[in-house]
Amino acid sequence: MDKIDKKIIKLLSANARESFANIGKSVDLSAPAIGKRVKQLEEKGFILGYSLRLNHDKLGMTTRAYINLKIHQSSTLRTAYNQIKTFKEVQRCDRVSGEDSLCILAYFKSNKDLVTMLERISQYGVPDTRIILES
Amino acid sequence: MDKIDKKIIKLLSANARESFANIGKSVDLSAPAIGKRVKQLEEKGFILGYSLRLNHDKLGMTTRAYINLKIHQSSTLRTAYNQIKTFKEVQRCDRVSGEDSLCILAYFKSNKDLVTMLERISQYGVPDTRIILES
DNA sequence: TATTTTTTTGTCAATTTTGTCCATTTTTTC
DNA sequence: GAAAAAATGGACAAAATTGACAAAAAAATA
Repeated sequence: MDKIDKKIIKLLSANARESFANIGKSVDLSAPAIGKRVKQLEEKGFILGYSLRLNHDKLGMTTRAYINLKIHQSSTLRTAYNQIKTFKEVQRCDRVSGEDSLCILAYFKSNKDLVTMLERISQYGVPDTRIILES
Repeated sequence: MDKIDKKIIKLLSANARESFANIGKSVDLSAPAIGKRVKQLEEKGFILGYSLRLNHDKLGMTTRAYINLKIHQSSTLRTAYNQIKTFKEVQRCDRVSGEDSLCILAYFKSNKDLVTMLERISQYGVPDTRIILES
């Protein structure tokens, strides 16, 4: 993990489909050298994968919300965490310090779907919802 | 935006470097057909870009936190939002409904850097911090 | 409704670009 | 200065892109 690897990660973060040859020009290395470094970054687990930045509004996911969940009984936290992570609307689900035990970020087609989700997770605890107005 | 486009987005979300030929096999189309569809998805703004999934722990960003910010005066919200979005540690910064006006997700090398950030944003409002324990 | 016209979307073949392998050379490291 | 690690350049394979054209879908016309 040297300076060049960091630069490669930065460039790939900006555009994960950038060619190794182009990245090479930026860091003054050949394409095969970049290929090998990227492979190593994958093998060593720095790079977990490649994904898309999407316009969720255009895709019809117009309701976005943070939901903090104060778990009823700490014994169910693990179950709640594992379950909620699998919901398709959930983008992130983090165990956090403080009174609220889980912080969930989820995207929905409509407020109706948000309500459905709130009802589903209420079995685990008390949700506190923040609608995202602008990102 | 038909069924095939949705499938393409799903496949590219899982692996943004998947070849068009392989995607084509999954949806029963030729590589050029996929290429054209992807280009359109970009041009029409559904796909905003391609990025990396990283192991931030391995990259030395071991402190992660959600910071809710209750802005002092609503007149400074816009400024705060625009400024905070530019901080390099900030992964997300969303305007949200409710008492807290901003919800920030940020990654840091250490707790010290988190504190530095908290001090910086205190000029705009009162921060309420939730440390991420597990993702 | 039937039929033309237009537009969109696809395929195929050819070309260009990109990725990867290998032998060799260069650079690091101890 | 020897051993190990990393880069290069050329050769080849794989992938992306282009252009010409055909088929299908949508729109317009009679």
